[in-house]
Amino acid sequence: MAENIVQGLRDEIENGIVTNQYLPGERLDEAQLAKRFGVSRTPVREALMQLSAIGLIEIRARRGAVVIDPAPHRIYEMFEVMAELEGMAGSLAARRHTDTDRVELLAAHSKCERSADAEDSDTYYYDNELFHKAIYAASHSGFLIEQCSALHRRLRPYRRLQLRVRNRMKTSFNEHAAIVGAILSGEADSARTLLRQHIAIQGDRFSDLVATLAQRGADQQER
Amino acid sequence: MAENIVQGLRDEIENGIVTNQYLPGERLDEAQLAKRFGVSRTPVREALMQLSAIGLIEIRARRGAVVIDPAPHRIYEMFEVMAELEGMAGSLAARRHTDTDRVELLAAHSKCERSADAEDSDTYYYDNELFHKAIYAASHSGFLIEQCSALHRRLRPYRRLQLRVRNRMKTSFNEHAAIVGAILSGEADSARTLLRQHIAIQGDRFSDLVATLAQRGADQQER
DNA sequence: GTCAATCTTCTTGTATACAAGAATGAATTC
DNA sequence: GAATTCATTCTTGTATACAAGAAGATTGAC
Repeated sequence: MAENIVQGLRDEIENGIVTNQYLPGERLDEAQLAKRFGVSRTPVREALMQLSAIGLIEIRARRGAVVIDPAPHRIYEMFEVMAELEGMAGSLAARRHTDTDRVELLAAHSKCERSADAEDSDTYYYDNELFHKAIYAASHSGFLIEQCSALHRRLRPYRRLQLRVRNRMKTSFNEHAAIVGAILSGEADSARTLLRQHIAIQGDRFSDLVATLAQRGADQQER
Repeated sequence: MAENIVQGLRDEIENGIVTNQYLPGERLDEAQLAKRFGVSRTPVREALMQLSAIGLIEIRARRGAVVIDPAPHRIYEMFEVMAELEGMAGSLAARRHTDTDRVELLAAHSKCERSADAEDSDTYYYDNELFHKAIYAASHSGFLIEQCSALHRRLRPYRRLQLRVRNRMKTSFNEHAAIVGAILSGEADSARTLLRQHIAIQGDRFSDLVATLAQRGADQQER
């Protein structure tokens, strides 16, 4: 939490939210957070406002900040948009990638292969992130890179859930292989479609997961 | 500037920026703004941070806030992304629009027709905004609506420049007509393509404009 | 006993005071 | 005369104090 206190606080609290340390619906008390991190309320407030801008918390006037509990369909919508943006990035990458981009993309792809083979979902999760970042970078659209990165980050907690699903890692890696092929051979439309599906699937999986949990919840209620 | 001081300040300063009252590169002094609006530095700081989050200004550590002067190619990139997102909205709207959506869309379209006929570019500018909002709404994707609205807002100052171009209003209206047709007849792909082009053209026009201005600048230099 | 109203307390919103770093200008030295 | 360094000043970043509104508890009335 060195250089910039506000940034540090923001990351810290954001982390707490995505790791469910602060639960959805929970109220975030400024004074409490300030005491906890050994700073005054001022930087805490600023950090909270930033989180509010990102959409992780909601600040209601004079009633404090609460952790947002996004409705499942909202998360699904976010995956839909992500799919579209990633498709766009893939399409641009196919047309614009340089030699450096190719090297980076292949390197990230190899890393994914290793972690997928090792069935190491934590490492795969990280390498997968690098892979997608490499595609963003190859699009050579600064604004698109920013938008994709922001959304990617925001969906992080939900994506993480999914690698636990059986065989998802291997399937994901195979999809990556097709995507790499399309991009490096300059097939823009194909790259777009493949990437769009690659992401959209995650939204579907998320919905399945929610449906399952909801069913379980209903079962519990019945007893 | 009633209810929420920070919100009011944000809007006020944002307005100042998009109307070139504060010029790109200009430094925004907290104390000065506080004095000007008759409040303390605290809410001014918070407003500035929000503007920074939107991307209108840049806050450099201990060196204050300056109005961002986005490079033309960055604005072009923003139009590219906007084109993609609007295309997506159009595609969803074609598949999901309700009777209410149809009524709203046609109403907005008629308004555009009237202001285009009247060659009233200020009114057209506003009606055009309603038209696009109607499409967003018809997509029935809350997150997409948010994203589109945010980007639309951010591109507002650059869009405004373009209606001055000869015949742009009439051309724009004709494009709208085709878009409405595609959406209401449920042709998702067509709606996507038409909308994408409709927006992309604005990016192109912007580039043309920049090129012209740059050329003029160069001519001035020569003298 | 329950409901409503008022008062108290707690939390947020704003102002101000204080600290620390960056920029600018002046002075000294080469 | 120019450049570099040091000091002063100005601005941002943080803390704290104060004000205002909301939530909750207590008391009184029905």
